[in-house]
Amino acid sequence: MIRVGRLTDYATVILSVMAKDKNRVFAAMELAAVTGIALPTVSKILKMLVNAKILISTRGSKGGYMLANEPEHITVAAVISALEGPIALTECSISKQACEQASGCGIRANWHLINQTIHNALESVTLADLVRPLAVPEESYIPVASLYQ
Amino acid sequence: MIRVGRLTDYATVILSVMAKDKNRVFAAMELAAVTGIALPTVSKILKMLVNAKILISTRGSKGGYMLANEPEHITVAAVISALEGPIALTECSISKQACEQASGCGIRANWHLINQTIHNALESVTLADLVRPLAVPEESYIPVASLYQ
DNA sequence: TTAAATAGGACTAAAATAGTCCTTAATTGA
DNA sequence: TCAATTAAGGACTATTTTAGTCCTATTTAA
Repeated sequence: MIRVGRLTDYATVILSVMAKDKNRVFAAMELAAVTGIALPTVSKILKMLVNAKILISTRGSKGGYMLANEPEHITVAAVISALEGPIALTECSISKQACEQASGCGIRANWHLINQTIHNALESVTLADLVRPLAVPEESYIPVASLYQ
Repeated sequence: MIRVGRLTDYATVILSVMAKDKNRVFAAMELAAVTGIALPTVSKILKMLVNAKILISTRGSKGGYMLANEPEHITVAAVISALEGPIALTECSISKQACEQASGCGIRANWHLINQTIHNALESVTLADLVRPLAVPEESYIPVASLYQ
């Protein structure tokens, strides 16, 4: 239907482990052992999460990674864009002219709204929700209409 | 952020051309000419849309493709899954055991809910919305809470 | 019967993603 | 101060997915 990469999936698993002991510092090796994901891959993901300011790192012996915020404030949207960049659902692949000639082209604008709708959905779910199974996220309604003003 | 393939994007362009003259039969060559997309690619997309029953085809000379339904009843969700299959946002990539040991694992269940949220968002936008720029879709609210019962 | 279309599937090419590895830098503690 | 431990950064390779093309068979109208 729609896809996020495998690394993003791994990231949620790693983060959920960390969220269960949110003030602890975890070494990459430790997280690799617990999750079963290969160490180089875990490292790569952790680096990306640090760059996105989702994690804080400390170097040196006794170093490692820690959540930068409360799990309630880490959104799924943030995790996804940390791993995959701010890629939209689609950027009109054909030339702008052709697009406009061909169809009038509200498509480009409308995809943008669809992107926003999905982004809102992903903003409404946090790491805390992922860890506490089936919790109701804070924003219960996504007002699609408000996007279409 | 999240991605659909280029073919899906092309498909919306092709469908929007067809939606503007919804009872006409369009040959693949004609659609290729109008949209600027290469003929073999257009053909491939049209075949996929026929398989998904979004289009009806007629063979032989004077044959071509026509919308199977009113644009109001062709959802963006249907178009995406026609082109990309019913692939969810993620299928937990690590082993089930590891996942459960590691995190308790509400993640799998919660991803499912996120998938549904997004699916609902995409169900709420139709081809008619794409063609009529900035129209308000019928369902204005997506009740996320209802998914979390 | 011929020309104009689509159907289906095999195949190739290109691009994106995942995964690994190496070198450098920082920190701790003996 | 040195050795051990751990992350940072980036280059590289391999794999997988996606896009794109092409060929042959089938259907239909004139």
